[in-house]
Amino acid sequence: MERYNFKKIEEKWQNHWEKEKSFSTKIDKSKEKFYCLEMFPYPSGKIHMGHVRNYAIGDVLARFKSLKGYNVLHPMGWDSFGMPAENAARQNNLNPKDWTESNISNMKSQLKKLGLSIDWDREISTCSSDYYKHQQEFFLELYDKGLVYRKENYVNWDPVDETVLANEQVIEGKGWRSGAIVERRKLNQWFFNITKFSDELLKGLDVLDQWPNKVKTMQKNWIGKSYGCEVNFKIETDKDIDEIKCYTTRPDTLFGMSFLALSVDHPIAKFYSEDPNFIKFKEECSKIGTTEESIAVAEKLGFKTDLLAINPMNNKIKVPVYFANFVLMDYGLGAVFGCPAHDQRDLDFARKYNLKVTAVVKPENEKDIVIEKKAYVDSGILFNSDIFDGLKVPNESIPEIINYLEKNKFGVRQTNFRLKDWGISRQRYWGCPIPIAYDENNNPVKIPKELLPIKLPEIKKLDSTGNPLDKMEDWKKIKINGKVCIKETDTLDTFVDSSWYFLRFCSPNQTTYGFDEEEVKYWMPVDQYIGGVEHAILHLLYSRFFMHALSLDNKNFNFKEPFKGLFTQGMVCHETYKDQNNNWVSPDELITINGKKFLKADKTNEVIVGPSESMSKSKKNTIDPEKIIQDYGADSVRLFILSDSPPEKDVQWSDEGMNSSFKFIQKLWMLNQKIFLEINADHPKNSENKIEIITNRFIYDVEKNIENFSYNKIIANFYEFYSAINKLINDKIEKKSLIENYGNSLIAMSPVIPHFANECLEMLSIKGFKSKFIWPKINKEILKSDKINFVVQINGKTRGLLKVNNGINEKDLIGKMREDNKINNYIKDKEFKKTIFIPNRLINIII
RNA sequence: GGGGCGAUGGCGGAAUUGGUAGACGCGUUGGUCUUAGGAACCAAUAUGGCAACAUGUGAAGGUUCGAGUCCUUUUCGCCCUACCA
Repeated sequence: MERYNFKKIEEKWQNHWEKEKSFSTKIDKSKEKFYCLEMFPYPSGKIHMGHVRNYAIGDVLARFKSLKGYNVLHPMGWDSFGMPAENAARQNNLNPKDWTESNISNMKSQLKKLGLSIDWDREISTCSSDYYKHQQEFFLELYDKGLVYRKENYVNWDPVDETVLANEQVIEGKGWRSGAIVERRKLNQWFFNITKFSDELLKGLDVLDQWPNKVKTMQKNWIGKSYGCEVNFKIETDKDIDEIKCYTTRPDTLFGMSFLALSVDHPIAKFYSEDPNFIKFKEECSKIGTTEESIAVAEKLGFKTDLLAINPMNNKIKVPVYFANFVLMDYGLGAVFGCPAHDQRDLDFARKYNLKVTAVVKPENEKDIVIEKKAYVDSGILFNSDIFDGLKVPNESIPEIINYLEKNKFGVRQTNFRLKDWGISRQRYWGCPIPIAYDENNNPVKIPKELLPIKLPEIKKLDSTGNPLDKMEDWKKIKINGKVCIKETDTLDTFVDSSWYFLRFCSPNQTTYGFDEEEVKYWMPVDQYIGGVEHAILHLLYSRFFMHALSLDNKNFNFKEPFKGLFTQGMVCHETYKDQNNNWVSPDELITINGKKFLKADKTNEVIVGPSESMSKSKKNTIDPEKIIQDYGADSVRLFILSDSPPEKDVQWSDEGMNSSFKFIQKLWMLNQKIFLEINADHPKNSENKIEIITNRFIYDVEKNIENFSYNKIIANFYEFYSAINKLINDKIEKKSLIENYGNSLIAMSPVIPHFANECLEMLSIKGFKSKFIWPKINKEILKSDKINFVVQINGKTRGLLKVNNGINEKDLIGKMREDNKINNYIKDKEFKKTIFIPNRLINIII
């Protein structure tokens, strides 16, 4: 028998799919649509195992839905703007465009080798002006809707590279590349007004019943809605300060207030800007902010002012006002009142500066409460609070006190969000230019639509420092309404690119607008979105925001949730290895001798095997998919990457596992050969329907498991099916039944191992197998005709199994029990006190 | 500090959602074939025991005819987030 030549066969089918455009899609209103989308990759150069897993999961679903008769949209594109291109270009002296394009072409050919059912006619790349032209139009559209504005904001500034760094590029207060100490600098930045939709983005989550709760919770926390009130504190001072407003969720603890604390960036700080002690304090605060992120709880520090704040609940109580390092300017109002007894931070602060600690909440049924090192934050009863004593905390106390504050004009009810507006300016070259220019007075002017796209200027090589666009004097000039203006040199955050790409896939060639309304109406929303959990917050939230923004005042575009179903897959892990000198070692450099791992170069040096961790270049525990596909074939890789763990959990890569998947394909091939011998033998009809039972069971299980994302169980189904058929094949199965059932089971396998299944199906079609592209219907009657393993328990202990007919009743079953010697031994001569009978499953007899 | 998830053989993991605990794979052991095998095939594989049987899902209680699954308490681990007032 011939071995399965995966190279030849996989290439054959990949060429076939490409030539036939098997996966190209168009609107077909006679069919239900299914939009299956995996997060598009950043073209870093090569695909990695995470991609393989992500796209294998998506491909199984896309192929399955297509077999189920859906009109499936399954596109792919490139998230091709971003810093890695710029960095690579600087390092290797090339231009980001060439680098990116060559990576795309390489990765595209790698993806094709995986045999994905992708409509490549819809391929898009965000760095192409065909794409970002529309993004610039969207920017202007949002600008007109009042959702874009400019304000001064702090950024992480790397003084050596003369560039702005993202938070994750600041490592221990230093620039990740230059190592220079990062400064806080104020720059004018563009913002999207995402907070306008805070409430809607929060409420929208409730509708998303096909999203993991984990992700919804993360978004909820990120939006961070809180209910409280603004409290006005009158200030006693000789300075020109009347009052300070604080935001609080616990106005009911006002009677326990012992200080008021301000952020160093609070407007009041201007009265102290000359005070050398304040300047020193402010410097110290900023040091802690950037250099000691790793320390979980920085020490609470304060700078005492000469101000006194008057407690609105009792104007005889006057408390000191501090600037404090733990108060943030960009949350609430940048000012808080401190109630040490009932807030841990306030307590720490009070203990440090010897401030009064007055408890105003005590546990129910207690007379008093003593506060030492731990603040009391639980529910209880209000006391020491004048007329409010005895109220239940928090359900009665908070509304009552807010009412009182509002009535007396001491404050107003207020909800607050943690969510901040989305800063979209990036001081970089490799991104979408912002379609704004500045006139002679430096006022921003929209660049008219006719002048779009504002293309990135061609560039030979990048300087090592600064924003190249800023230095391109010719490019910067633009004539708007006859006047020369200077273009914005910031580019857009790449999260903007990925906030609408799923719309673009619906009509990738539309030139007049970012998408075609009809196409979007048909295809959107994405029915199943699949990707890593690392995008749980930002990318998904920004995309949701973008849909809200486009929907605003737009009758023709009115859906707000882009992703109906979301699935977040786990990571691919691998053992880590280190040599004797504690350097990471790649699995390629190892050789296994007697189960121990040695360096290939030096077989006397055993390496230290570390824990399995997610594959990363820095730990050198990556496996190159291209090589694996070359050695084992795409079907084997797909089979393995789906087999070991549920897709939402991490999976361990192992050579042994990969090898066994490869061997399994070979075994299936051998089985295929055997089956063809049986078909040719043309056996006569046989009354048993074992093959029908096995096949129907198999198809039923696979279908159920695909729909529940239990892909690892599908692979188990494959193995079970294989051994069942492999045994059964000796029973001389009738030709027609064999062709029919084997063909159907191949279809059920095809989403996972498409090349193999299609090859076998093609061979089978010569023998007369017809239905090629339809998911087989399950015959439920046949499933019912299968015998059932009935569990027999005596006094709750399992004492045996009876193979009985489906639907057997209690009386007949007890009869069967008496026929079984072993079981009968337990029940003969005994009186049944109680019988629990679960049809088709279990009987429990209490004696 | 806050939030979320989890704990099942030597390992990855199943368990129809309260009904045979350990599917399927890896590994291990034994066997067959082979010049040989790290190939292929067959068989065994939770623990103790020759067996009948007993025990067993991080720990301790509870509900139930019946608990990996539900409840209470507790320990440990992972992930996210972080001075959010």
